[in-house]
Amino acid sequence: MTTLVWFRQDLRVTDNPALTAAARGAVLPVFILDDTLPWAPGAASRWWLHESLSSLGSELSRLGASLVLRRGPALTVLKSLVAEAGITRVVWNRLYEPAAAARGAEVKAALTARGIAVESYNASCLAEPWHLPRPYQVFAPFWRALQERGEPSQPLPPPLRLVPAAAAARSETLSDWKLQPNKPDWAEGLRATWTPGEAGAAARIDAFCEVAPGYGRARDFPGEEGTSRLSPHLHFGEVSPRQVWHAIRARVPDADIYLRELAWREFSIHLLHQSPTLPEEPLRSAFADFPWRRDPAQLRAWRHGRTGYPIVDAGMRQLWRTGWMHNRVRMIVASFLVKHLLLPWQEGEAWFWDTLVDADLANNAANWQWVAGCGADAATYFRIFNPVLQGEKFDPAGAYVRRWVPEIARLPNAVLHKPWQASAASLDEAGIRLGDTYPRPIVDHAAARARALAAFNGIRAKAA
DNA sequence: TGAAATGTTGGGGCG
DNA sequence: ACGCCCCAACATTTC
Repeated sequence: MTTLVWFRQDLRVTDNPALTAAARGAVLPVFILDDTLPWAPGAASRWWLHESLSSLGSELSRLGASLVLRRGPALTVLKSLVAEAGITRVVWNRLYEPAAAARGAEVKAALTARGIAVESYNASCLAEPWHLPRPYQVFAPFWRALQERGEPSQPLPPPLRLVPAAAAARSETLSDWKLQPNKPDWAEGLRATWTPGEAGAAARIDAFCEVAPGYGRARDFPGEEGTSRLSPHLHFGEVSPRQVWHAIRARVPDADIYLRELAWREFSIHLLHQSPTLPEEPLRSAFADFPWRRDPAQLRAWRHGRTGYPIVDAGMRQLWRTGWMHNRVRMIVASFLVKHLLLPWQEGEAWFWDTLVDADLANNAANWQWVAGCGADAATYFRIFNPVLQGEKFDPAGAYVRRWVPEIARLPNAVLHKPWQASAASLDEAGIRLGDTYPRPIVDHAAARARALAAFNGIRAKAA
């Protein structure tokens, strides 16, 4: 019997339940690129996907099977592969995004009707949505319910070897998919920052375990290497959450602060599962006709890190260059877009979707809604980050801003986060001409704050 | 996983 | 010595 393993967002051989279930007999591993689904991967994700598939292909070859690559709607592709290779059984690990889950259900029904054995597994949740007693809109009880299930089970070992399918199946080549940029090749910063693939993910866990005891403090300082940076590896399933959970538990004392963050990831997955329109519509309907502004010039300034607020610009440039942004700074730039600029959170969501290597539909949507105040357990509307104070508090020595906004690096710490308050002499000495070599603030903080409070007050009046 | 405004307290300078 | 004021420093309230 030959089993087709449909790889999706589980690009690993260790702790892969579908692969393990298939590995008792002959295996045909397949990845299908389906750009007909909504929210097709953005540019940064496509770069990562290329690298990750390349890595998975090597891993599978090493074990004795070769990865088949195909494009098209999953069901169409799977039907033809089943016919081509004499497949009698198809297995995969489940996804929870609305379109992907619907695709899985469609495939399951159609293949079952043709007499094919079909099985799906959980590979990317600590608890699948239907494992908890009820749906949650608030994180605290969600986290409690998750903990009450006890420790997750132990990860599965990788298969020792794989028996390849007797009948070969045609594969497309990765380079034909053109997932990577060429003209221009903007991926230099990504290559310099990341090692996509299962081995890279394992190395990242090892590196994080070294610094994880300091996580509770260090995670808030973007100039330090205090966070795990596991998000893209988790998104593509190069590592499973339970592998991370057990690695941290075994090696880090007092790991709960970090494990809680894994639970936030899970919380978002559950929210999207409950509310399929989460990426498009505000969860709280009072926000349906919120008076968002339209301002292409300011949106462009935000995207490219030219707002005149150093901590915001640093974050946006780190994102553009490396495909990733420190979480503390994500909150600052998101708050700035939504509150200071009053631009729709969907605009920020779309930009992050295209530029983040860890772009994940559930996490991206849930977190943007959280910042905008229209989501689950959302930040209250009057919580408006002051980009100057946030910079001074979390980047006091200026390491982060100086790295990503080099044109103001020579400013003294006292004004680094507010160049417009620097004296003429001090600007001169630092080689800065405000409005020329570095922008003046595109909005005044106090005025923008007052405007946001007024706009968000309208929501409160409506909800009451 | 805020910030700003407002209120309170207590030490110290000063007449 | 005493009352008065100033104002950090901290606490509370409000947005």
